[in-house]
Amino acid sequence: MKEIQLKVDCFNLKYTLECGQCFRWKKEEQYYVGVIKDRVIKIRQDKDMLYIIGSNMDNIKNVITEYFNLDTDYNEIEKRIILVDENVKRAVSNTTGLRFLKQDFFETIISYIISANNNIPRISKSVNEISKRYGTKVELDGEEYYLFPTPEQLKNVRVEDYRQCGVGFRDKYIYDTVQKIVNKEIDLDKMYEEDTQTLKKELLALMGVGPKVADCILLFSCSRFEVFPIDTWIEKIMRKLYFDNKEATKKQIQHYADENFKSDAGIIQQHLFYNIREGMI
DNA sequence: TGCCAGGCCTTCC
DNA sequence: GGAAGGCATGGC
Repeated sequence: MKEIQLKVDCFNLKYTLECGQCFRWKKEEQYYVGVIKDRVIKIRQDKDMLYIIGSNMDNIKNVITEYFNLDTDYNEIEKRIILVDENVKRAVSNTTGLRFLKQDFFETIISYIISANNNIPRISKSVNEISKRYGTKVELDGEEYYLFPTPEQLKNVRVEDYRQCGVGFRDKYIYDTVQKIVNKEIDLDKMYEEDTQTLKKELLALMGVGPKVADCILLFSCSRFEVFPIDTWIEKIMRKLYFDNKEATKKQIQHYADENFKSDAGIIQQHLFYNIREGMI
């Protein structure tokens, strides 16, 4: 099968797929392999070119462009945010080209419910297990892959079935959210179009979704770059960089980010997150 | 063994 | 409105 090529600017595939925003991409030799919408994708980067193979090649440029947010000018964004301060400049320079994906809304909600008080390898394991058990099978090069299930596919899945997928105490939260969707108590398509404050409020109404999880969903699925998720890593690095290593509440950290990082807070957050986890800062 | 992981819920004040 | 305790599970 023939690869298609896409020219990119200010784009780093590794940073984008390994920064912790997504849980199902796997590195296989030179390719990253994952699932977008209805298809398996193999993608690699060489300098400013992306090379892509899909199990379904229809409309593939548009699918890739939307998912990887290629129409947004990150050059412009990064040029702006390195002016914020020296810490931000250093972090962003280390991981230039890190982009925010537009991941499936439902998958992102469930994935980040699972993320609470959990670690990334185990989150991946659980999300993959749910996909394998309940998602649609897709094939590429004789290998089997699974789409993340739709709410309808999860309609009859029980709390204890989720527990079997390794999600622990979050089983009932997933069940509750799926039921709210299939019973049409909430409408994800409608929510996705709401303004950020309204959308966040509606996300917070879901079981297992608190401020941090809601912010991650807003960033990694909805492209709302002004939110600033505060987890244990970000708490640590923010205290170190901006509070002289002294104690600081999440509220104080949030306030600092809102005041100083403004509408770019989410982008700055993700660079800081990658940098501290990799020991780059 | 005890602590931690992309926190949240419940209870209590 | 905020503080404290509990929570599944695996890796270190």
